Amino acid sequence: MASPTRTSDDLPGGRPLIIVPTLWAAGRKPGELLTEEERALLSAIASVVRFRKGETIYRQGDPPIAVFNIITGVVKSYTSLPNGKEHIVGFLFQNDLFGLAENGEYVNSAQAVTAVTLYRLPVRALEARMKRHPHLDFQIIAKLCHDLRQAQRHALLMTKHRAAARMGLFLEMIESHHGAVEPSSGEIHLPMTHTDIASYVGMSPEAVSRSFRDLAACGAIAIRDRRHIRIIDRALLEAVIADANRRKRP
Amino acid sequence: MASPTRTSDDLPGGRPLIIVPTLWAAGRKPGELLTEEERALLSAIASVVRFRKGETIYRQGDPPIAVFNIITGVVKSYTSLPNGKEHIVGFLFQNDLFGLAENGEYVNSAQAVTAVTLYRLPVRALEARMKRHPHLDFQIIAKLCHDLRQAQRHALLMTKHRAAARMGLFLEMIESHHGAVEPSSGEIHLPMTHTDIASYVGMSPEAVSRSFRDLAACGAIAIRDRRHIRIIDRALLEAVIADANRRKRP
DNA sequence: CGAGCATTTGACACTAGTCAACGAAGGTGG
DNA sequence: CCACCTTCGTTGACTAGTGTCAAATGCTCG
Repeated sequence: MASPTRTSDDLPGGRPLIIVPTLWAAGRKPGELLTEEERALLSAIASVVRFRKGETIYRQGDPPIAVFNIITGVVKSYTSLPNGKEHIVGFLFQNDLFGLAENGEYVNSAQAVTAVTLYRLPVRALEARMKRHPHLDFQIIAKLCHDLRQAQRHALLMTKHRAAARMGLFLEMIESHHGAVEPSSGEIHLPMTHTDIASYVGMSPEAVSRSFRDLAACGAIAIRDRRHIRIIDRALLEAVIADANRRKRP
Repeated sequence: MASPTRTSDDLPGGRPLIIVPTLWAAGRKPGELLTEEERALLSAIASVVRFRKGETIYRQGDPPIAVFNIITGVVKSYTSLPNGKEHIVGFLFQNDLFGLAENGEYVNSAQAVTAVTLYRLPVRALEARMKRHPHLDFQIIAKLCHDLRQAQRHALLMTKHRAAARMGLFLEMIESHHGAVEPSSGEIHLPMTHTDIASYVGMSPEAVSRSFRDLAACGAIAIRDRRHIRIIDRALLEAVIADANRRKRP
């Protein structure tokens, strides 16, 4: 009998995966993907680098020299379209790992949204280390698995036709990321510009602006400031996201 | 000094990754992610299962018993929204691996689009095998990496505001997957229904229909039949995708 | 051959993109 | 510390393009 074969090609949003659930039970604290031992292994090859707000960390097409891990700050990952426009693929926060390479080049560009401090892990050294310590792979798989889910949620967000619904989902995505939400106040912090948000959710900046205004007007959220928002009526927000209020009658 | 730490949480479309480029050089034929030895390892635990068109392979929320690898046929992966509607996350073709689990459940449902034949890999046995043969992880990582890219392209597709542009990108995505395109005729085969396509690209079935008609009318594609399409003028198709022809004058 | 679903077409409403202009904010340099 | 300037954000008016609804047709499978 033939045995399973895989090609390097696949199609729209395939989603494989595996093991992670079981492995997670293997004595790891939630919120910590690496054990002390594993972290020690990595710290030996890591250096700390800093970028100012707006600085480019690497550019799509560059040779993939290193992988990065965010200590503090926010990074955006984007692709430049032939149009000249850019599409933001994702925002990266504290503890996120980034620097995906394919076919010997970075597949996206990365730029600092705020001032950032990063661990820089040279790919060569990292590969060597991982060959000697294969269990590190499990963490990479878990990370990839999570990122894949995020990308799928991103696509799901885009199916919402109402601008307010997209913004609602966007807010929930940001909120679900600890570190982006102030634990005390319950406020959601949006370090990126509205233009960046627009690029991420696939709308015009104007629509982003109007959506925030409308969500505030209907009492779903409260806007303290350009980048501090709080969800007031979560049920209402869910209703908006669900495209519930389709027709309003006079 | 502190060493790199990672949490299990991340945010919108983070994209990590690593090693793959270098490892690919390690004596593998393109199109074959697994070596003979590795395939032998997996075949021992695999069984062959079949599903008819329309049958559900697993449902979102089910305990993840097994991972699947497609021998023949096409599968769609979808999530059921509170609306009752379903959003198709991706289509899976020959040699694709699927069955992603998170937190002890399948994250999506899977259904046969055509009659399918699959390898069924029980998760328990697979985990055991991978613990003993860690190099199998590299293949999983490569696969995940690819799927992540696909999901990102899916999100990119959604940023196109013109229906025809989305369909054009969709066609190219399908085309780029060998197995979906007949090598001889150059025709693209679309095994899924237009309604499924609509669910994937985030439009109404009516819009899908109109887009195909318009693309054919302007000479970019030729439609032989509901599910056989051929790209005639690729440059024109690219122009449509690029949102180039914004204003047409009389 | 018939029932049910998928697809197509038409008519209409409505939302978001676009353009344009104003106002606000953050950063720079004096 | 202040003034300037560039970028970002907001608002209004207008239009184009889809979603939605409804109905006719075609296809598939039993």
